[in-house]
Parts: sequence; C-alpha cells; structure tokens
Amino acid sequence: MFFHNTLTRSPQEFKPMHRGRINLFVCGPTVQDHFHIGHARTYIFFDAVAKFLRKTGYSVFYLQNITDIDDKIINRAKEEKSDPLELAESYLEEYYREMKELKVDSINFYARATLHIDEIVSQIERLVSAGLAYETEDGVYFEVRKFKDYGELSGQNLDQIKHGVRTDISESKRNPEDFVVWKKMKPGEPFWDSPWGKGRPGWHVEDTAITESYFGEEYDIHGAGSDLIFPHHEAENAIARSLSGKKHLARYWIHTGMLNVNSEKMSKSLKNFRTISEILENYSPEVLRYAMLNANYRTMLDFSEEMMESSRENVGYITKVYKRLKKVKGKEGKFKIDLKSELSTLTKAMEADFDTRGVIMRLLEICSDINRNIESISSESADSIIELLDWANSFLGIVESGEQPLGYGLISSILEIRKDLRKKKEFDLSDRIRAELKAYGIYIEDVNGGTEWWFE
RNA sequence: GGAUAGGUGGCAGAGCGGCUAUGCGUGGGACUGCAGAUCCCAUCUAUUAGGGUUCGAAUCCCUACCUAUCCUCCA
Repeated sequence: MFFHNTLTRSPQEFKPMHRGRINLFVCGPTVQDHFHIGHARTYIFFDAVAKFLRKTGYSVFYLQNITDIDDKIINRAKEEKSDPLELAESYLEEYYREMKELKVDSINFYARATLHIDEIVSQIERLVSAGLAYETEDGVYFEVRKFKDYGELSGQNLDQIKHGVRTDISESKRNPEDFVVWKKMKPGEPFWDSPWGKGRPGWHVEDTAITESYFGEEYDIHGAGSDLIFPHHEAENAIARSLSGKKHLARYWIHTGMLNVNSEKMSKSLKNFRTISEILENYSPEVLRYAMLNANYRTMLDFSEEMMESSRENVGYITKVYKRLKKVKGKEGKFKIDLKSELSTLTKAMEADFDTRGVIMRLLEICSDINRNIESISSESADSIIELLDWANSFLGIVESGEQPLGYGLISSILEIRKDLRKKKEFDLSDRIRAELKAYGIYIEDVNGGTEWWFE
C-alpha cells in the first residue's frame, strides 16, 4: 500500500510502526459554528480510510481532537451573549449528530481539549523548562527559531513568509513567527489554572498534548484538510519534535483538498457557505458521501448542484441494482463474476493512494453488467456480487438502505390487487395505489411482464 | 514575493510514450396505458499556448500564460 505523504511530497510505501496496528490522528473541528460540507469531505474521506484499513486487517486507533475552547468560540459567544463553554457544547452535540448521520462512525475516541488541560499544561511546562517557550505578559509563546527543521512540512521558509498578512503581530512576542501555547485570561473569559496563572491553551499544543498522551511521541498517520498544513501542522511538528528529539511526529501526513463552491472558497462574506444540514435537506447522506468520495481526495473539489444530481443518479443506480440482486432467489443462470479477482482489483485501487473514485467506477461498471444480464443471473452469482458490494460499501457507505415501512406480504397483496386493476384497465385506481405507496417510500415500476418495487 | 497542487469534450474526470476511458448531460430508439426504471445507438470530432526529445507526446523536457489553496482564524 502506498499513498501521498505531504512530508516527502511524494507517494510512499506505507509501513506501520507496529505490525498490524495503526495510530491515526485527524484534526477535528473547532466547535464554534455549524459544520459545512468542507468538514464533511475531510471526515468522510478519513472515515473511508479508517474503515478500509480495518477491512484489510489492521487494527486502527482513530483519534480525533475537538477544539472546544478557542478565541473564536469566545468571540462568537460574546456576539450571541451566551456562555462560551455552553456554546461549544451545543455545537459539539451538533457535530456528533451530523457525523452519525453521515455514517462517520469509525472514530474510536474524541479527545476534547478542555478535558486534557493537565496534559497540555504539562507539555508547556516541559517546553518552558527546555528553553523552547517563554512567558510574556499575555501568554506563553513557543520560540519557532529554536526548532531548526521548521518549515519541513509546508515548504515554507521563515525568511520569506509575509508576516502579519492577516493578523496583528502581538507586541509581546520575541519574533513574529512565534506562536502562543498558553493564553492568559482576560476578564470574563473561561479559564483553567496553570503555573502562568489563569488562562487557556493555544491551539497547536492541544493536539500535540493529546496525541502524546494516547499515542506517545511518534505515531503513524496524521490527517486533516490541507488548509491546516501551515501553520497548524508545522507548529505541531515543531512542538512535538523539539520535545521528543525524534525525526517524526507522524511518519505520514495526509491532507485532503479543499472543497470550493463555484470555484471559490466557502466563506460567510461570499454567502456560499453550505452547511451539512442544509445539504441533507435535499440529499441523502449516501449521496453526499458518494459526491465526496467520487473525487481524488487531494484535489480541490468544486461543489455544484450538477455534481450532487449526478451523485444522486449513481447512488440510485447502485442501490437499485443491490436491491434487485437481493431478490434473486433459487435461480439458475450463466452470468457470473469472479469475486476474488474483483475484490483484488478494488483493494488494489484503495491501496494506490486511496483511489475511492476508482472503486466507485468499477462498481458502476459491474452494476451496468448486472442490469444487462439481469435475466441470467444465478442466485449463487447474485450472492457473490452482494458480498462484493457489501465489502465496498462497508467503507464507502454509498448504498441507500431504506427502512421497510410495510410488511413484505402486505405489499405483495396490494400489488396483486393492483395487477388485477391494470388488467381491467382501471388505471385511475392503479395509479392511485402507486402514488399512495410512494408516500410510504415504496417505489413501483412496471417492467416487462411484472412489477418491481423497493424502498427508499 | 514565497510554498503547494493543477490546466483534457457542455460539466466532472481517467490516462503515466503507441490502442484516445468512464460518469453526468443532450438527441434518438426498444419497452410501456401512463409514470418510472432498464437496455441499445448516437452526440459532443477534447488534451492552455509555443518550442524541444522521439519513428510516435495528453503523457517526458524547456518557456510562457492561466487557475486554485496556504503564508500565523480555517477541515
């Protein structure tokens, strides 16, 4: 298996630190606002990755942090005149709920920053005593120039970075590139005690303290959106490696490309900010997963209605084939697939830089094959295709599985009656049955000689 | 100014030196009471531009132009 490592800027053969075991850390969100489809892209992708790795036999500890204390949360709370910690709590609940809806359920543990203050403080203490961080009147800062490999991940050169492009440079810092690891509280802000007085942790050190306490000084894979490469991951790398003296914090870094809307970055000022819940009003979680996984994870993905409609088409197509196969029982037929070789093709695609798109493409081809040969599929063959689809779906999560709202026998009876009505050409009544069942999510289609139905 | 990834048909996107995918869309057909689904056929005669290497380039090299993301808020 190989994939693109941001650190080496090239595809690299993957070798876990411990045989058969993988420690995977992905930066979770700052719980300060509703979550958007950019979050969805990153978390759906890593969900598929974690599930696939488990499917191929690895034991994966997938850890995600939650930034539940931060300047932005405080500012947001001020605007809304609410309590920052309560605000964070309610967005966190929303996050959990939406991830569950999107079937992102591969994360073993969510580590909240506010529940790891001791670990964070201890790490900062070690930074200070090693002379890597210094205290000023408003906080504790990490001195970037003490870490000579700074820039190795992002390719940034300290002397060529434009300082203060977007943020004001704090006057208390020794150098403009230094970043805060502990922020001293201002009146009315949430706080925790520390050797430097009341305050709260800086962003970068949260993650290094959390990964250190669960994974140790070095681990296998660190993932996140590519917008976090600089400065966040560069800073994490600097903190952790300065303390450990090791060559790596994470041996492999995986970054997902940004999701744009009409070729523009999502932002509130442009009013093109699309939330997950807004998308789920019109599309199923499976369709959103499909749209996100039907692209190379590293390239910029341009969100559009066209893309979503096309995803809806294909998800419906695959789902229908799947349900059709489930109904094949006790039939003889010539059509066969070579399950073993198909599995190996799909596995190879995933093992080549997580080519989820390639997997989907092959699935569509198989589905097309099935539709063409639906009359000559034996039940044995149907079973092995179902096995294949189940296997792929276990990490892609793109097949829609509706709840069966009515009993099988009941539907059959209704359809029998409808069949008689159609024979008598009482189409008003038969169409009404079709419309009524549709309200229950039961779709009817009259195909050659018979009637097919399924749930949605 | 620096870093990174790219520029392929109406759109999305493969191709990794020779056979020009695939999906969506669009048009037509089969089937059909209608709807829908499925299948078949077609369509779009695409490789940012200019050089070079080669018998042969979308693919390798050079130059130019363009786009996106990042440069201390970000998934």
